[in-house]
Amino acid sequence: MPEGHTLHRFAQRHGRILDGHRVGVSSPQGRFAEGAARIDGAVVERTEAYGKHLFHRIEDHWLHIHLGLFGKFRDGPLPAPEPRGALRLRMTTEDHWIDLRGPTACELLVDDERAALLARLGPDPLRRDADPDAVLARLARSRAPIATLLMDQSVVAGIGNVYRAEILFRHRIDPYSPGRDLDAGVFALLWADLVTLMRAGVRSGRIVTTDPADREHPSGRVRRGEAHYVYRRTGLPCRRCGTPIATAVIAARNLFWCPACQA
DNA sequence: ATAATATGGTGAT
DNA sequence: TCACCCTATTATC
Repeated sequence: MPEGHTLHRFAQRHGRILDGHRVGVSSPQGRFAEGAARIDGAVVERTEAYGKHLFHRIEDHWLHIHLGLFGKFRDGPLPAPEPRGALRLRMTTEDHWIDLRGPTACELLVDDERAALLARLGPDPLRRDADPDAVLARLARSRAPIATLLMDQSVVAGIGNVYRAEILFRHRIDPYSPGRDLDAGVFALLWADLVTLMRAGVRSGRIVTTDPADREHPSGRVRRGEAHYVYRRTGLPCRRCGTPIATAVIAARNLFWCPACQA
């Protein structure tokens, strides 16, 4: 489920496995064969995520991975399973393997290319250096719907469809309201909330946005179907007011909201 | 067995 | 706004 929290989680996990280690790199599927050969046998210096992008510093290169909608990672202790099907990338250390399938991007970048990519990204709520004022400045300059702006990676990096829908609900914001109409005080609360929710996502590996009081089972593990307020709940009663959750397709993405709470 | 679906992004129109 | 790329999982026949 690749939103920003997923990539930061992988950065932590893969950094533990790879950083400081010599890696065997291959592309059984062949689509990354050339790049894999270039870094095969080199030492991974460090691993980091920025928004939904994952980077490994390897000698003079950056291995850049973007999962897109379909990309999947798996890892485990050696021995690695026999490669099957479309396996884009396999990395192995002396004791672990990591497999990557179906990514939108798996490529080697040089410093300038990485810098150009990062320059297209807005602040990432999961990074300490993130500047929320820069986000507010972008919002304040735009008439586009706030729902569209929050998913624009050049405005905020790392938010996906789930966090977008849920954060708008939690702050009772009409998804169609123009970005520039968002109150600065409301935005400050929204940002702080995003940081909290996304950090929890990195820790748990899942997106949970409901407060315990709004769940049928307020204590213990969050059950399936209780993790969200509006995402994929079309027609179901709003957890707060009972109004059926609405849905629309905006820019080819599903949007979910409560028409009463978010009026 | 086949179809539908999905949390993303790009580039053309 | 659309067409397109990528794959795994779930639903349906």
